[in-house]
Amino acid sequence: MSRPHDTTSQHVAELFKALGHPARVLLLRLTWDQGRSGEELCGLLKLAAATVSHHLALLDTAGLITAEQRGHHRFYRAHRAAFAPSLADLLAVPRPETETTAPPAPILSEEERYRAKVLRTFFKDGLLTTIPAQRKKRDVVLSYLLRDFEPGREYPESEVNALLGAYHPDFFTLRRELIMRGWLTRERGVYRRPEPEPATGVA
Amino acid sequence: MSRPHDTTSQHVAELFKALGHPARVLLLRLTWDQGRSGEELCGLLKLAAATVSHHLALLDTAGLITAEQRGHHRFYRAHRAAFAPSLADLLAVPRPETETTAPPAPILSEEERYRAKVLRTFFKDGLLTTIPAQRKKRDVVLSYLLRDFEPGREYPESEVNALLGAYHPDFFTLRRELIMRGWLTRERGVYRRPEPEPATGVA
DNA sequence: TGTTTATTTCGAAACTCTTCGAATCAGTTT
DNA sequence: AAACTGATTCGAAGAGTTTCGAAATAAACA
Repeated sequence: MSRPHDTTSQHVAELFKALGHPARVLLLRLTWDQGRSGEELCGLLKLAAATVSHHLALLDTAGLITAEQRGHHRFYRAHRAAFAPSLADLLAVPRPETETTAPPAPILSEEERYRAKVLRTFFKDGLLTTIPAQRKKRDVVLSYLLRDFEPGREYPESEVNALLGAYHPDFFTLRRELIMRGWLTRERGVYRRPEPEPATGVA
Repeated sequence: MSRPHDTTSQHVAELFKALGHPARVLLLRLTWDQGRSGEELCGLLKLAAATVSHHLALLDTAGLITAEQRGHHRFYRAHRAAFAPSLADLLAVPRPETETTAPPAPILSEEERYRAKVLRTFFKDGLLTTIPAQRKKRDVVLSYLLRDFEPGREYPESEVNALLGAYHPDFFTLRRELIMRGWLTRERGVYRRPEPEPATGVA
């Protein structure tokens, strides 16, 4: 595409925009250590319920907060995993650093072995250490992450973010890439993994 | 405390707001590795000069970019020091000294632990509170400051001052000490960080 | 089941931000 | 000093955000 940066800058700016209002910063601070209900947050912020709800929705869309229904109230919590990266990490642009870790000989017949190797390389202790730069490796990692999604079930965005965020702080990228490949679909804010298997050996 | 948070949330949100527009994210990316003139940035962003100037002014106000007049042009450069903290660092609220949750401690060598401890002692909110008196601690702090200098690139004195001044008002001492150790060199008024020896861990 | 309670959506007013052309300003060059 | 070049400020139009009250929704309780 003519401007791969544009989309990414757009995307990164989106995250920062979600953080770019005092009320939302305060909401995150107040929900950092403990869950709090919307009602409580209303009182603390001295804003109308509708306004607080609006801000919470923005934080939720950005994957910065999680909600849980308990009794009559809905409790909100900052989604801490999303806050690990530094500003520089988020801003960092995919360098043209000519990745010369050339994949070893054509072992295409040993696809499973290749997959295992890639997964071993990029996962440590069940966490995704880096999102692979190479397309093919990213495919492997992303298809692995799909395990957590039942085909056909609906997932709200916040849950998608939470599931992916458990592996890597930049769940945005992971989510976007899954959508790009059609391995997740998005309609009216809810996500779904389509029924057919994604990357199984096609011929 | 009626509102120590209020002011801070306002202030933090200000910073995020400055980052919350695609054009500004792109500007920072484009000026991350090299200085660029306003004219050049205009061309790259395909926006009117007035608009680019406006965005640059916002970034400047937030302390995210530095400018330097050179010849006919004014060169802008991302002020990298400002991007070191994580989102959590920025969001973190002055805790009521209940150090309950220790941050997940990765396995560090004894030297790394020492470095981390020194840095924690002398940095607050990304700023250098005091220049350590002990030589060994000063080494740690100075080597940390080097992160902001790309090996091999030329830095005019004004930029060196700006980069170091972002951490501590007495950039003069910092600069002198870096020169003394040979971690920066000076020739004909321009500064340079020597190319790294092989096997130097850079984070 | 209907009632209660908390949250979200809607619609509208006030406000802020983005964008540009034109005018102004600030350095360089001749 | 005058002319040139690039950057900033000004003013205005348009787009987007924030805020709230009122109405709709959803979820728990009796």
